[in-house]
Amino acid sequence: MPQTKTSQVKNKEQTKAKILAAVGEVLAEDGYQGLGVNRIAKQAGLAKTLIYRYFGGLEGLIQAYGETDSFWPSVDEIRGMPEAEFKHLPLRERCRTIFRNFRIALKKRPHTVAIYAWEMVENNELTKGLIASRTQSSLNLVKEMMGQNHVEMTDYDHEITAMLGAALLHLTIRESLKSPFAGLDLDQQATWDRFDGALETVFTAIETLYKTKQGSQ
Amino acid sequence: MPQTKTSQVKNKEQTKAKILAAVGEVLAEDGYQGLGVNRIAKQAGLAKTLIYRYFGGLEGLIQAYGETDSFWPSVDEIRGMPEAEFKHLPLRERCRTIFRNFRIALKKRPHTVAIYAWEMVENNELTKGLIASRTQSSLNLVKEMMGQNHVEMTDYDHEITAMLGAALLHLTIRESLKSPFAGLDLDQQATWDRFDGALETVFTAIETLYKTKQGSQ
DNA sequence: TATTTATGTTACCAGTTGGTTACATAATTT
DNA sequence: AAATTATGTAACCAACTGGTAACATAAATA
Repeated sequence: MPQTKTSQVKNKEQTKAKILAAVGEVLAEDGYQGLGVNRIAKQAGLAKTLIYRYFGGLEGLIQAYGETDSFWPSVDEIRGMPEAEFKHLPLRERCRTIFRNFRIALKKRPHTVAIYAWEMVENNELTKGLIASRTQSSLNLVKEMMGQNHVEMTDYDHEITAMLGAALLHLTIRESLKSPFAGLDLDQQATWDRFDGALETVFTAIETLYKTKQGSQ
Repeated sequence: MPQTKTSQVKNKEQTKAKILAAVGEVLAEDGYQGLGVNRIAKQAGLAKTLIYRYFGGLEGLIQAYGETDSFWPSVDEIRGMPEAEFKHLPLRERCRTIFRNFRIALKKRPHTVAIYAWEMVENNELTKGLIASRTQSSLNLVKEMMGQNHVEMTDYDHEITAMLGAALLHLTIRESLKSPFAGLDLDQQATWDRFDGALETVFTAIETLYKTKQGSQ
């Protein structure tokens, strides 16, 4: 007697959604290392054949996953307040707000952090695609931080924010691994409060320098 | 007729050295993903059995590799000049020097960058051991940067340097992957010159703030 | 020189990977 | 109701992984 499965439901869209959801679950559990057809199919409780049939393989699946919304935090979420209110904050406060909210957004999205980590260590067609599709949005974030008609404070505004953004990303990834950095315990909220203090100090210093330069002109 | 190898030389220490060297070669070629007994043995041109016999397995091998000197850059190399000369530089210049030399040192050591990248994405017994064995040396680096009898400029000196260090590491790893960051091309020397300018700006601003505070006391 | 020990190789093991083919069954159409 | 199509499963493939056991041979010792 061949296998008689009890009430096997068939629904294409629902199955595709299950597979996409499984990608997120695997990322959250095992990180990008778990991203294989076998592991994902197992997580979804489906046969891996469906990944090839519906997405053309692992590559197509990851690409489709990267395009799902609610994956990357929106600019609104990062801003955390109405635009009208935000744009009147001094640069210092805008930066601090964005950095703080970005970190909170990532804490809610372990799968997103896993993707960031993945992009750190592999440069294949998959990660290239993911990076490219996010570059514009990250540039928008910088623009948001600087303000629309942004008056440069230094000649290196973009580099300074890029460096601090890189630092934030780096520290967030290490936090997700529960591994320390430079002797600092990233699991402690106090540590992050001190990073916030450091940011405030840096931007205050830059503002002061800017005013000094302006005054002497 | 069974295999008759022509002149098989046998020398334990030399063989161990070959295996350790192979680890570095694999790291430079394939990154940490290549760190498997099969791949390493193939690279060394030896049987993987020897890894188990001489190092007790992959874990012991990596641990032994991490303890080889000439792997991590020395404090002298990072300082790049006699200590007597270095210690009289202003904080701003000390930091810039260390950041620049650290990056140069990493460019010469692709295997070290691969290890850093590995530590970014996995937290197993291997990477934990590697991180722990380097923590002290990284703290020494910060001390070197700050100077012996270091007068704090801000309440957040350690956090600021840690963040900028994280940024440097992050950008260096991405450079090694030839993947962009925030729209910046890390392959261009000009980009790194601008990062240097950004660093100078930040530290100059902090120094200025510091003097202002001192003056008003 | 004969024997023992240390060193290196080959062959195999079970488990996992990405990927394909053959098949079963639910849903839809005729 | 019968035939067809869409959807899901199971079984298999070759290639790889970490790990071990059996064997060969060079080097050291008796």
